[in-house]
Amino acid sequence: MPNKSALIYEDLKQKIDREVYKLGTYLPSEHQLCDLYGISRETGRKALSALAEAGYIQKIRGKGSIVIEHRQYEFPVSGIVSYQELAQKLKIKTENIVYGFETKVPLPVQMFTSLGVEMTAAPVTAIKRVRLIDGEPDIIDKDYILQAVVPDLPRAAAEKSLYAYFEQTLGLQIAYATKEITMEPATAEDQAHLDLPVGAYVAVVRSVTSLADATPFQFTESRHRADKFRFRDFARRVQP
Amino acid sequence: MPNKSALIYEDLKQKIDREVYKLGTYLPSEHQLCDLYGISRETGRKALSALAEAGYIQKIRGKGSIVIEHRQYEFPVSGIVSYQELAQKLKIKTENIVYGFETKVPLPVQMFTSLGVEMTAAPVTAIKRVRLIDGEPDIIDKDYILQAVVPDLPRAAAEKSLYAYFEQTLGLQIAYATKEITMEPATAEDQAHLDLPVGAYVAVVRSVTSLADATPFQFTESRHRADKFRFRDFARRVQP
DNA sequence: CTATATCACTTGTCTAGACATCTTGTCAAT
DNA sequence: ATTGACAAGATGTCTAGACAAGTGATATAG
Repeated sequence: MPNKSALIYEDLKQKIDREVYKLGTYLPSEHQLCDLYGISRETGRKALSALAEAGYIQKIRGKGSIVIEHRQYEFPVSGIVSYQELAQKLKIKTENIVYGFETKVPLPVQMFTSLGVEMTAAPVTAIKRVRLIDGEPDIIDKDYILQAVVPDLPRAAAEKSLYAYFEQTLGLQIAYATKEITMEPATAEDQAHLDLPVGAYVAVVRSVTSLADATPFQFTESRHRADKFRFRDFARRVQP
Repeated sequence: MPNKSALIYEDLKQKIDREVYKLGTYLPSEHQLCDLYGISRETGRKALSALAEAGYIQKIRGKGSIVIEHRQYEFPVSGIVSYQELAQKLKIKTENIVYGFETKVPLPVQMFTSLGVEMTAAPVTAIKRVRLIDGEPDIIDKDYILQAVVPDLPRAAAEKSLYAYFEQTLGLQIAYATKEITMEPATAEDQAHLDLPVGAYVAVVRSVTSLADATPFQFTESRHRADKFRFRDFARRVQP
């Protein structure tokens, strides 16, 4: 059961998406929200702050909360959203080919040192997948999942959605991730699976995902065809 | 004069950076923070939430707030931070060559349509700059600044720091930005200024920056040498 | 007509307290 | 030794109210 401020957040978000509150117009004032939903002001403010953080509104002191341009869930990377969730949201025809599946492999730590990983080479399940979009191979995902957290990962989970398996089947609480995007020359493996010419570049997204108890458990290297790669970000200014 | 929660946020952040609170240890509990700083609990919670959002800590219910791995201010893109601020923070030798400066140019809107810009081609000041790092050209920045907001932009501001000019001289309040990262073939202009071979790729970051009153005013196209490009991101999971 | 003061309404911040829920350790009953 | 009840302490959520400060319209004095 979600809490009040989350419910109000969802309600306002929906109404923005459905243009009940249109771009450039103001939401009801905080006092009006209190009457509308029967809540205290701080509860409404929590919902508004979350909307501002997510890029839906801009709060303007003395005036109100104005709806601004926002584009969430752009393909293929944005926040922590699983590939399957994105594909569903965007109604894209997607396929998922597992071409590597090994257990009891040591984690290739050197690949993630730049993300602040200082672990020993703990045993992981290593998964290699190619993502097809409209029948075309666009992304290679290499996942390494700690066996200490997920001991017996079924291959079927990799063929469907790892996140659904982690969250719904195992009840794991995925909390946050650190990501790094670089551009690197395509390897022979990239060329073979992504159908690339020699000398091509790929966009590489390396990420470490952690649970709610702050233990990192999933390490991913995602290699994208350069011409299909696109990353969108919304950021607020922090005073230096 | 900053407010209490911001002061406590800064104090805790400093103490994490200086390892008064070390990685993997817990901060004082919320009730202890009340006593330590002489504040109410919600005020301390606001500071903690901000730290969690920024990737400094992970809050764990029933236990406390644990310090996690964080790397802010990584080069060259992360949040809305100006180039000069980054260079200063990272103590990098940097140079800044303005090779284009025009006023009353129409904004090239088609370049920013994917970021949700639906403006007419309003008059802007167009600036082209090359960023040298350790004497090597790594980035081309093309800025378009609305003349309706900044009528008389001095060329000297472009040679130093645009952000310092906007915020300190003009008193503009920069609030948020939307960014998009793609990979594109290098143009002849890229090749000439970044010293690239034919057929090279560049990482392109296009962004629209808005003020606190939600008016977009700065449009930037930033073109990076592929081998030097690196983007880091911290994101929290939102339940779908 | 102009400048200024005022007022209503807005968001920003903070307080003190309440109750819920989760974690962990302790202690007693089995 | 294992289990279960309990309590202490932690975070999560919400309330009702207070004061500060920015915005904009209106009324007023010059």
